[in-house]
Amino acid sequence: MATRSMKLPRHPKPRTGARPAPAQGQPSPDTRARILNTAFQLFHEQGYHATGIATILREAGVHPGSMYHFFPSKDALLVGVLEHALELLRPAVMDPAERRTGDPIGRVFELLEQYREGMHAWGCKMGCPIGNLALEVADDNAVARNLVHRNFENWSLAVQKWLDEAGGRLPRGTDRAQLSRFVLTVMEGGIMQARAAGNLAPFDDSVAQLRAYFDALEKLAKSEQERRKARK
Amino acid sequence: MATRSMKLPRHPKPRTGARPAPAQGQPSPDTRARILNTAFQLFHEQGYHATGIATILREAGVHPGSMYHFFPSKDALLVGVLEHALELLRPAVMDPAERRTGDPIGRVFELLEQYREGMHAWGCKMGCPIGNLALEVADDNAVARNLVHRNFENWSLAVQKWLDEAGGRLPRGTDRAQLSRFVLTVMEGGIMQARAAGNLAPFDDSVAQLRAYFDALEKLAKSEQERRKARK
DNA sequence: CCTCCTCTTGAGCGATCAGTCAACTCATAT
DNA sequence: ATATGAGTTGACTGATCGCTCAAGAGGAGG
Repeated sequence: MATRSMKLPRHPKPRTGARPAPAQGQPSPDTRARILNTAFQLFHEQGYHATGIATILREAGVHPGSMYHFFPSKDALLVGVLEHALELLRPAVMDPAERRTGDPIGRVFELLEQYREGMHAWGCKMGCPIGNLALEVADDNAVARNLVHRNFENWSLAVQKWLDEAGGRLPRGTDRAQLSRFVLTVMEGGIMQARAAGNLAPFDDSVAQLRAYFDALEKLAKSEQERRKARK
Repeated sequence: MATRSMKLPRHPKPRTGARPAPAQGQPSPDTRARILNTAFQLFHEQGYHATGIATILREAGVHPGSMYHFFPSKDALLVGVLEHALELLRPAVMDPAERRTGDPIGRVFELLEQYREGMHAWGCKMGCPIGNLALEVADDNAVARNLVHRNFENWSLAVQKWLDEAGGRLPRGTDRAQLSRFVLTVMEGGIMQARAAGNLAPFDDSVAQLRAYFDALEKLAKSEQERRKARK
């Protein structure tokens, strides 16, 4: 039973003000990407709930209907942003850290140094875009929560790969997956405290402790190896 | 030049619906506390921006004018909540951990265990109320940011006191202030990942790594002491 | 009794919120 | 040439946002 005649024109006025026709209706192929980039940036700067759709639209130069064509809701936009972040993670975060040094354990701390530089550049504001969303939306959007989780997983998986490459420099039996997650823990916890403090000291302190932990692990691995050598 | 006659009655109607006079106008001395408790809980459950004033008022059974009598703005309410949290921290968090064990280093891990139990009870939701606010409001409310910072400081200061009590069990020259902040780092980072994962594994992993670090430190301190003893 | 003063009441404000929709453009397919 | 459908336009909606304020309640001090 189709409800015909339900829809009647809501804009019966033909067009009162003549307008210079600013390139109407032509699809710009990067609209979706522009929305995604703008939303990602604004969510990072202001948080999810504090960012209104109107702001995203203004900054991206997009009209509401256009955005809702690609993302049927604000939550869907959030999901899109997190998927976008998932794709961005390797080229924008892990690859630069790898380019800094070939030393596998060195890469872990270059990665942290990268975040430090980001924090410094923004005056200890904003922090980690994924971490922020983790705490803000994890409870009420299951899909988004899972995507945050996958972002974290990919992050620590990349770190784990470096740890695996470090081979004998870590003690035998080291749970490298657990250790890689621990690196993420230290990064996020350090950034949180640095934001609250308004300076990088808590972050630097956290990294220093992690460094001490790694030094202890490497030392332990060394003495392990020497003991093995001596037994021969 | 006083603008007299500016104000005219906005509610000229005397009272249309007779109502059973539910104790009107009488000041209940705990109104402020009720607002604070309700707001603290709602900010914890939903976040700051996601919580509307109307919800706080409804849950606390308070009228807007009453709330704005004590807190002139939502931001001021946030500041009040964070001051409230500052007072709550010792009796509600640190004291219970101290009651669990007398062992100073054991207390550190009992504290973490407490947070673990909280997370478990809430199904890995909500997380740390202060940590959540740290990431959500640190950038745009300087007073709130500083109060978050002071909450963190008090937390790690209490941990530091325990570490100081541990005395010789930690290596000489250990930066106990830095180490205490590192414990907070691990707690917050672990909780963040547990929320994203929807289970406690990442938190447990983080604590396990911290435990390994402490074990290494204690072992180092022991060998230090034995070396000193042998030199005698 | 009256005057303060703190606190409460609750309708109401303008602004903004996320979201809607009929009309439109235009490249492509037929 | 016509039809199709993806993408765009922008005025619009109802709900909710944080917040206001004149009026009143009731205790304290005179």
